[in-house]
Amino acid sequence: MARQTHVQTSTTDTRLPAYMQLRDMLAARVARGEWSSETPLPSENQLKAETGLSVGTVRKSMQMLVDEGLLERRQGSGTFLRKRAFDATLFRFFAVGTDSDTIPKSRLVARTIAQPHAAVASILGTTKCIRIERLRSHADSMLLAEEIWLPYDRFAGIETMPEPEFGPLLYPLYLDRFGVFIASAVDEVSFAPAPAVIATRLGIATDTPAAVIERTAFAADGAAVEWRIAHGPSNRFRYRSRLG
Amino acid sequence: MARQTHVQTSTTDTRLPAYMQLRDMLAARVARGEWSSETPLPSENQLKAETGLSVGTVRKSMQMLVDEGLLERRQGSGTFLRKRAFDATLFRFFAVGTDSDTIPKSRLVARTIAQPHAAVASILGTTKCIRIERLRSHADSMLLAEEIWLPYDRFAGIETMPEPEFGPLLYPLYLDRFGVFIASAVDEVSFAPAPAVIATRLGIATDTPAAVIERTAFAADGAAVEWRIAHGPSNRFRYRSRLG
DNA sequence: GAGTGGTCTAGACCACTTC
DNA sequence: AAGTGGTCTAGACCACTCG
Repeated sequence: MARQTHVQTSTTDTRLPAYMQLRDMLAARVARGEWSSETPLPSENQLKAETGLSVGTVRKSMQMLVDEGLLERRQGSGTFLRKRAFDATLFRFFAVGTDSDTIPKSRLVARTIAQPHAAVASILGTTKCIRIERLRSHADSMLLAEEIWLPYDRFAGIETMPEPEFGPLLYPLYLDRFGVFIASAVDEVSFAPAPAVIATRLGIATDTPAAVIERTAFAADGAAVEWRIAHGPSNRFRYRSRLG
Repeated sequence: MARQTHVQTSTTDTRLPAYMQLRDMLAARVARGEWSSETPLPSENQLKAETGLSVGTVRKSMQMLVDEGLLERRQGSGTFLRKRAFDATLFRFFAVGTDSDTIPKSRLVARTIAQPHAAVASILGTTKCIRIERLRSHADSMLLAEEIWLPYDRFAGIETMPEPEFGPLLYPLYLDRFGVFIASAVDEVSFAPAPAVIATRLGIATDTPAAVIERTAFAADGAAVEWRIAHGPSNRFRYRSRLG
């Protein structure tokens, strides 16, 4: 059928259903930065014309991306990127007390090109990585000392970007500058004595138990694209998670 | 339209879209125990005939319940209840070490009808509650001491059920015996000294820091139907969570 | 072979937003 | 008024399961 020749993109697709091919194509174009969060994506009718598919099939593709949190549809006006929500979604924790939605301040401490431990290298699928250290605070109290590992091939250049260009959140930066959309993540929370360096940074006594969050974050295609470990003082620690 | 008169159920529905009305009706019939996990639900064509809706609309209703984790569709054979997966989904934590999918053993310690604190009463929307204490262990080591609060009107009788009828998991029991399907939950993980009673049960020193999980669980209609607080020794604690 | 869900079409009418 | 997404229809053909 003529369908695939329209929908197909250079790197993707095999004998997947049309709506999946279209989903992938749209996700790729989003990642490529083709639309900002204010310019609407092509309408259903435009995509129908572009792809030769029917409206229902086009709808299904777009709805998938809505369900994944990438897009947002507004009746009467169009379909848009969704900058806001997905970082709120992935940053809906570290509520100090009951207060939840305030974003902690970030300060970069170090950025180097380095080789991670075997376990991390295996998760990210490479030994050439960028290592970022970062401190997060809220209302003058230290919340978290983070160590972040990124595969060099996806994030080359982030190690020399001027600090002011980093916002308080990394995931929007990943998308804007590197076309990497974080679609999901797995967190593991545990408690362990903090190593000396980290205890110092957090302003707590060495070997005081600290909260530990290990996170692996995944791109839309399922590839692990970030690993981080964060330590925080256990007394002000609160991790919130929605299940189901 | 004739549509609503077919779809409508005694307690539900107003001017919602037909597919939502049908979703609610199916969810209600599932909760009422109308089908086991081996008998298929009515097929798309049967529901089309029953409701007077078109296949596409019926599909949409069923797909919603699949997305919510209640149903499972098998091409060629039918649509079925999904006992298995949702408790695995909600019990994907407390992995000791890297081992994740083993279910801890449960022992009931106490069950009473009682009045919860104001905060819990407000969450559950009632002051007449059932309080359950429960200990969970794995491979001879204590994992968790739980205190569970349930609204009496939904769970009347659970306080006198013979212990053997409780499995290691409560959520399947809620569904089987009380028609309450846990659709989602919010967990909060923190870290605090354990109260004396709990420290004793866990076999740790009083005032030793312990991991604390507070959970509010919600039925499919969004009502909070369970609140629990669990304490565990912090050294063997590991909480895993999938985001996005 | 009959029945199931999976994909897809080519429309329709509606509610809403924007100009 | 024109364009958008939201709902819904009445079909089609396919892949799969089961007896």
